[in-house]
Amino acid sequence: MSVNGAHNSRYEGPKLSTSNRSPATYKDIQRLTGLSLATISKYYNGRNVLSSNREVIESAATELNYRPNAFASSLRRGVTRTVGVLLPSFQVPFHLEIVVGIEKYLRSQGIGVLLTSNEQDGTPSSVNAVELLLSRRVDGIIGVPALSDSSALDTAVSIGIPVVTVDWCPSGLDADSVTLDNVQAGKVATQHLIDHGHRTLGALVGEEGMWSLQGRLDGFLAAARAAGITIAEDHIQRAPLNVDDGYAAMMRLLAADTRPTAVFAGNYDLTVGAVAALNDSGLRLGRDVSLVGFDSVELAQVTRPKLTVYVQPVEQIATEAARIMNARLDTPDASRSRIVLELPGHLQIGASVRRLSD
Amino acid sequence: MSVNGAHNSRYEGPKLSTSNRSPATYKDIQRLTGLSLATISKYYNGRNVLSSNREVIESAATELNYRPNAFASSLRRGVTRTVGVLLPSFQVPFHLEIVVGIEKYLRSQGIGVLLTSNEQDGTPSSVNAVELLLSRRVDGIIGVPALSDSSALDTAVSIGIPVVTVDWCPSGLDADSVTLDNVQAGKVATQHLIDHGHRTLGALVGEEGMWSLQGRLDGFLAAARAAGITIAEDHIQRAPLNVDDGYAAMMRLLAADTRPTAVFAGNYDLTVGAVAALNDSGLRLGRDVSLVGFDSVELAQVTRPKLTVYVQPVEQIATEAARIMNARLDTPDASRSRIVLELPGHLQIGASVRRLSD
DNA sequence: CTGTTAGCGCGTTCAA
DNA sequence: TTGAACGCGCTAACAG
Repeated sequence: MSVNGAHNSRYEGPKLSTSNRSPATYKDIQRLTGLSLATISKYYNGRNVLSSNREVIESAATELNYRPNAFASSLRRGVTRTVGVLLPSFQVPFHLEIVVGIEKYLRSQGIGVLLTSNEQDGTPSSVNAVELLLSRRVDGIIGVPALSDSSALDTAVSIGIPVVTVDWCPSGLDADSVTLDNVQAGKVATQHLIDHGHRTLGALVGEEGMWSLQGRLDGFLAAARAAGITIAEDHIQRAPLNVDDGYAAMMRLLAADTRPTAVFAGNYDLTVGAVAALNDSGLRLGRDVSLVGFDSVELAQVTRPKLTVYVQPVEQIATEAARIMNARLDTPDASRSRIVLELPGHLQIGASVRRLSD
Repeated sequence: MSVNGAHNSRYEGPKLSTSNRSPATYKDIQRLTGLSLATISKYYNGRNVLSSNREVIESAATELNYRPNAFASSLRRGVTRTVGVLLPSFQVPFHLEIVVGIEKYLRSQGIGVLLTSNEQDGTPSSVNAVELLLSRRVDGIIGVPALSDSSALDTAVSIGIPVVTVDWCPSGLDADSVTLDNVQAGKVATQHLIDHGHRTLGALVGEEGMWSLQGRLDGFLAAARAAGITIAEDHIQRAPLNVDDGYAAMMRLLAADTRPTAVFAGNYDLTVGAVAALNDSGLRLGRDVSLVGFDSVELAQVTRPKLTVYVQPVEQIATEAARIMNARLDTPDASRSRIVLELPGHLQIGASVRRLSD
C-alpha cells in the first residue's frame, strides 16, 4: 500500500537500528547522581547549583543521552514555546521564504514552529488546521497570506493568544499585521512607467476585496492621477490570482480598443500569466508593450528581455512578524494596541520597460 | 525596536480582546456534569459512553469552549503525534509544495508538523534544529532535500525514531527515502534531445557527491551511450546548485570548442542560470541551442519559446513520504527493512528543443 | 458502563 | 543551596 504507485522500489539493508528505549528522564539522572529531582531541574533552568553537582549532572546527562522533555515542561509551565504558522490553501513561492524566515528567527529564541495549511480537504476525519494548533496549545499563531477564511483566525483571537498576520490582514480581525506597503508599491511601479514616457497605462489586479491588491491598484491610480493621466476603464483588469486568469486578463488588455503601451501586473501569478500572454500574442516584451511585474525575481532573469519587477522585502517581513510575535509572548500585555507594520519593497530594474520618446 | 525599519507604522484599535483565562480541562467538565474524569476521557477517546452522558459532556464542552490538551495526552501516552520536517539551508521552490503535501496528509491522520530549517545561523544561543525536534519528542522526522549535514539526521536515527528522507538520501543513513527516479529522468530528458536529431549534447549537473544530480547525469550518459553518442569532456559542466554558478557553467558550455546543439540542465537553479546565460550571449533558445530544463514549470511558461522541462511528481513524493512515515508510526516494527521509493516524473513539452534535420 | 487511583516528566513551592 | 512533596491535564489500570 505504501509502495503504491511506485515506479521502482527495492528493499535493502538489514534492520533499522533498534535503540528504542524510552528517553532518559530526571529520574535516570537522579539514579546516577544521587541528587534530588529539584536540583536537577534547577540545573536545567539556569539556577544556581554547586559546581561539583553541575559536573556530575552533565556527565550523567551525556552518558544517558538525556534531552529535556519539552512538553512535560510545557504542561507544568502552561506555555509551549511553540507558535503555529498557518498557510493559505494556495501556494505562492515566497511563502516558503516567509515561513523559513519566521522559523529561523523563532528558533533562535528557542521557539518551535508548528506548520499547518488551510487546505479544506474533503476528508471528514481531517482535523481543522486551527483546531490542531489550538489543541496543541501553541502560544500564538502567525497567519501567512492570504486567508480566504479569516474566521479560523477569529477563534484563535477569541481564545486570547496573540495573532499576527502577514501580507494581508482581514478587516475586522483584531491582530497585528506585517505587510508590504502596497500603495507605495503600486505608486513606485507605476511612476517608473510614467517616467519612461508612458501615458496609456494598464493594470492587472485581483478581484474586489483582495486587500493587498487593492492597495497596489490605489497606488497605481494615485500615480496616474498625479501625472494627469486618466485610465480607461477597460485598462484595469481584475482577475483571480492565478496564472490562467492572469493570462486571460492580459489578453483582454491587449485586445482593448486602444492597447496600453505599459502594464503593471500586481502579483506573481498575474505576472507569469501576463508574460505568457504577451509572448503568445506575438508581441514583444519591452518593445511593443512595457511591463512591470511583481515578486517574480527568478522569472525576471529568464524572460527576454529581463523583466522589471517590484520585489517585496520577504526576509524582512518574515523577521518582523516573528519579532512581533516574540515580543507578544515575552510580555503578554493584552492591553497593547494593534501593531500594523507596512514595509517598503524595491524596484528591480530589468529591460522590460521601454523609453517612449514621443 | 519591533518597529525598526518600518516605512510606515500606525497604532490603532482600542485593546486586544482579553479572554485570557486558561483553557478548560476535564475538571471543568466534571464540575458541570458530575461525571468522573475517566468517563470524560473515554468519551474523548471514542470509547463507549451512555448517550445521555455523551450529550451532557458535549454541551458542557461547548459551553466551556473545551479543547483537548494534546501534550498532556502526549505525556501520558508517550507519543506526540507530531513529526518534524527538516528543510535544508537553501531553498528550492518545490520544497514548499513538498512540505504542504506532507502536512496535508499527516493532518488528515491527526498528526502535526513541526517545521525546522537546517540553517546554521551563527547565533550561539540558537538551538540546533534537530535538537529542537528531539526535545519536543517528535515521533519521527522527515528530512526534505538536501542535507549537506546528514549527521543531524544520524542522531535522530540513533534515537530510534523513524526517519524518512525526501529527494535525496545520504549514503550510510539508515532511513527510508522517497526520491525521483533520477536515472530515468536523465534518460528521458536526454532521449528527447536525441529523438530530435541532436548528437552534440551538453549537460549541466551538480558537483560530485550530489546523489540526485549524479543519477540524472548517469541517465544522461546512458541514453547517449545507447544512441552511440560520445560526450566530450568539456560538455559536462559541474556547478554548485545555484543560479549564478549555473549561469557560469552554461557560459562555459557555450564557449566550448564545439558548442553543443542541445543541453540538459539537471536542476531548477541550473535551468534558470542556463536560460539567462543563453539570452545574455545573444543566442536564441530552441534555435541556436536546444534546452531541456528541470522542475521549472512556471519558468517554462515565460521563456520564449516555452521551455521543455522534466517535472518531478512533487505532490506524489510528498504524499508517499508522509504515508511511509505514518505507517512506521502505526506499526513501530523496527525490524522492517528500509523502504527506498523511486518515483517517475514526466517531460513537459515546450518548444525549446528544435528538430535537427541534418 | 462508570469511578477511583496512580503516574507520565517536569517545575515549584516550602523546609531544612 | 538542596530535598520532599505536590500538581499541571490526561490516560491506563483496576474495581465496582
